[in-house]
Amino acid sequence: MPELPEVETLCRQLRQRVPSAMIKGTFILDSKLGKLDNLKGRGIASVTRLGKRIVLGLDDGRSLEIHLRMTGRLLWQEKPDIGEKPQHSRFILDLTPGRIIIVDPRRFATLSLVADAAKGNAAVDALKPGCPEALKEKGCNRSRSIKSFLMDQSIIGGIGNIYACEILYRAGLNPLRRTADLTSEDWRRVRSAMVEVLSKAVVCRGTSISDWRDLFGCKGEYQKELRVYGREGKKCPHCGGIIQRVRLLGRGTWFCPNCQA
DNA sequence: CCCTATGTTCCCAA
DNA sequence: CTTGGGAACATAGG
Repeated sequence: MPELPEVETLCRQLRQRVPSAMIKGTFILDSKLGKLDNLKGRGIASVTRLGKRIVLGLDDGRSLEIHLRMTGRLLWQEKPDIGEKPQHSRFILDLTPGRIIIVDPRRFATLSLVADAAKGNAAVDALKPGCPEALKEKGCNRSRSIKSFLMDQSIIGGIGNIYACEILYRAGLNPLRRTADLTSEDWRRVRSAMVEVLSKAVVCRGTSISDWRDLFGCKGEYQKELRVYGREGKKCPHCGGIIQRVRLLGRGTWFCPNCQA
């Protein structure tokens, strides 16, 4: 479920609870997550977002990286004895001020302890994608679709299926357009739609279309702003045309054939 | 039973 | 080498 705005929301909320916290213990409830070194007594020094990953920096230089994949959630419990752990709890990080639980029905989420802080990540963050010409340069010799370009985490970090659809709607571009064919003006619109959609979605604390909840169990608000995602057969809010759905890269892809040429 | 699902990775064919 | 399709991972919901 989580794309950049959802992960960013979790990171911001973690930052208001977790700094100067000490790890009391870690409990892996699902062996699929693998094993973890003993982290008891380690402090949390920082919380950063790397694309869709949450990076908890420890006071010994190592980092605990969480990727929530499709259905992973983080839940904060201030007083663990009050909140019983919910169904599908997979991991508990017990801290001095409270605890963080990874809840994940589909069990795709991953957890890893990494030694090197800044690992080689060539991708730009989708909230700070650089200038339009820099994006154009990355796409100009490719025959791939603009949607797959936007969702390629090795090029741009953070965009998933919902926001890719919404960004392309607002940029007025058909998801199947080849990146090599895009003009400078097209790239300018892609860049500006990307930043506008994602920063608005961060302010809205994500899209609660099904089960996304923030660190404290609250829904986001961006589902009210969706123009095309999940709206097959409905009217385009701009031209009144009928929104179409196609399948691209194995994912549902919604767009307005009239507005997105 | 069918289909769908906010992610990633792997294999395969064009 | 590039690209997209499909399956896989595992579970819930329509």
